[in-house]
Amino acid sequence: MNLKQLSTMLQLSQTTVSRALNGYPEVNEETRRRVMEAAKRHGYRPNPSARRLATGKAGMIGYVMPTGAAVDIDPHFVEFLSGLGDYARGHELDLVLSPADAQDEETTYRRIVANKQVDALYISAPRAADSRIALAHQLGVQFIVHGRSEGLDFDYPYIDIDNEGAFHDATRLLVQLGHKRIALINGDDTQTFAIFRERGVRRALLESGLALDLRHIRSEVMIEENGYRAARSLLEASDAPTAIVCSSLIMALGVVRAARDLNLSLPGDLSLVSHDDVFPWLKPEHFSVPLTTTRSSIRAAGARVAERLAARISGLEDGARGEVWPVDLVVRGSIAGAR
Amino acid sequence: MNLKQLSTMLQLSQTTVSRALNGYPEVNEETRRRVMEAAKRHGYRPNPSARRLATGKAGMIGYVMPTGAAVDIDPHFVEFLSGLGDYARGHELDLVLSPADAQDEETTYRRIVANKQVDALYISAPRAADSRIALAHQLGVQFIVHGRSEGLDFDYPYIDIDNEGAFHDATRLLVQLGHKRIALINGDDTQTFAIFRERGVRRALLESGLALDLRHIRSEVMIEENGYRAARSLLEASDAPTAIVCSSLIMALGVVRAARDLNLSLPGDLSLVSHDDVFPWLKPEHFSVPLTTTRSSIRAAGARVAERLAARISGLEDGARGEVWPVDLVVRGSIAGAR
DNA sequence: CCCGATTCCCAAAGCGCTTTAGATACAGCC
DNA sequence: GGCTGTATCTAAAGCGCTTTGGGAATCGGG
Repeated sequence: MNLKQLSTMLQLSQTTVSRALNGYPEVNEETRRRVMEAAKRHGYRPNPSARRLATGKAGMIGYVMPTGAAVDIDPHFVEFLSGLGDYARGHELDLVLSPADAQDEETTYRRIVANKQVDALYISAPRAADSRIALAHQLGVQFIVHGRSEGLDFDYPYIDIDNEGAFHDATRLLVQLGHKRIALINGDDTQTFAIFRERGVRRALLESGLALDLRHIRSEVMIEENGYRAARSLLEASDAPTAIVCSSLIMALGVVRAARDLNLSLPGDLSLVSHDDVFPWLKPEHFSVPLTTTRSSIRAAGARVAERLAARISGLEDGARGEVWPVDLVVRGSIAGAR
Repeated sequence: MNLKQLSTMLQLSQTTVSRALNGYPEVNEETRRRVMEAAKRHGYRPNPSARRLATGKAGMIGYVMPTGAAVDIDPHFVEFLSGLGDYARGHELDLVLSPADAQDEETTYRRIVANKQVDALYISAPRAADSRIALAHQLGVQFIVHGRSEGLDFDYPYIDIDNEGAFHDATRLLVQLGHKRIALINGDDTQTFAIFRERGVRRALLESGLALDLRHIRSEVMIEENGYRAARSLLEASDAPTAIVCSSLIMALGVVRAARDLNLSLPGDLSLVSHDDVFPWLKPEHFSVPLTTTRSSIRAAGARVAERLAARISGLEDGARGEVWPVDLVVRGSIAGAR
């Protein structure tokens, strides 16, 4: 069933039917009702390719997905995706994933924009002065960044969580508990979220006259193994920290394992705070010692990104508003006063 | 730069240029060379919407993604996606995710097929007599199932791992080590993979004159918490198992935690084998006691699915061939002879 | 009662590509 | 020389939708 068939069936022109369906004002309400009703009854659905060709709009949002043998998509992505899906589902928005060589994402960005395959895209895991953001900005495509970059000479729309504040607060709490040697096991420090987190820790320590010892910082891809290694090397050193702040629950698994291997008990010998992105399949309250966390749902962020993207597409939103979400600090058994 | 511009620039008709570019035989090789060269030099790229409208082909593969408040996309999906991406990247294949209400995926399937939004789709996590497979079959769209269903009265193309064989072999090894009470902590048993796994365990036990005690089976969504609960309830019972076979590394985390809480040591008091889908961020060799696993890369499966999907789209593959991959049994420190 | 403004609708022209149905030219054959 | 074949290219017709540029009623005001 296409427009033509529907319109001859209704004894109307394609123009009128199209307008009736798309809510244009120059059509009689009674006619519109008839058209709407007939469309529904016959299950008419406009062909998206045709519409796309005519309007230049795609009705999809895009994501350039870095891939490659050396690239692991991390599990945060799937949670974010769930969130996107939650919103998109109700709005018949589809999501196009364009896999790109991690070494050369630019080509793919240019391709999908030139092809008008998507109306808007989102950019995740930004780095300092992120070139993808600059590119999207320059290409004039609608986009939203999940996270923030730094050192770009223009504003852009983003949503981010208050990484600095979260890690500041967590660290301050540890300091208040009497800890002096506090270590940070961070994610890949080319990513801005990691930079902000380090900044938060540093600021909290500074406020108490302490300083973040460079030897007490580790930055690695957030996998269990790296959490273990980092913790191990920190805890075996002579000036071992009495508290660790950790950027991910998955790394925290490694930290707990390291502590156990070294016969250190939580929170007696070591206090641990981790950031929690709220994975349904791994919860901080179900660690052998329930973990104190800074918590922010990455899934909720996904839904919000989709919502704003949709708003931008339909022209309800513009400008470069940044949105920063506060982060909960949830205290559980993994922290205690320093001995 | 569109076809028309390119063709007037070359003093050729659109037809000829189009044919030259698409490799049709009825064009002079010399002309083709000229056209190709000019296209490259001017960065001409056919508009996908127009092409789609004209051919009815989409150049994309689709996935209907169940979402909803109660639905968590599990982290296996992201690994699978990485694999799809690995292949798709080199072939300019994009992937469309269509979020659907988990209660009513059918509508979405019908929509994307009717709209010709995708050339082919893949179906994951099949259940017994899976209605999505039946629907895709009936709608005549190209598809591949990742996993297998049972009880469908037609053949369909799939790729699956030998779940039954893997769990059979793992169980047999435990039996050979002298274990008599072996428990299974399985995934959601409406999914066929779980059914096959249980079958494997059951068969191995039967072969040794043992039987799988119903009280020694647990089937739950594969999250850490459920692994813990299941293990706890199994191990606290009077006829506690001496060995556990577990369907996922994430659940195995919970099993290990439960054992520790109950002061049971691995492998002294309890042998543990888990299935490992090969997550980069959580590896069985990095458990406090390295885990014996049945191993199969879900990422490799993703790449293979993409490859076959592409082959089907271009007509290189048809029919209903099923592919079953063998699974490695990797022995590490978490198993020992029964006391 | 006439006229301009409104209201409602239509025909037709695109959007950029593929493909059908020919055209043209040249060779080979009887 | 006329005819069939083959190679090469073209004009034009879609694909299904949106949108431009009117046209025909209808209406209110002078």
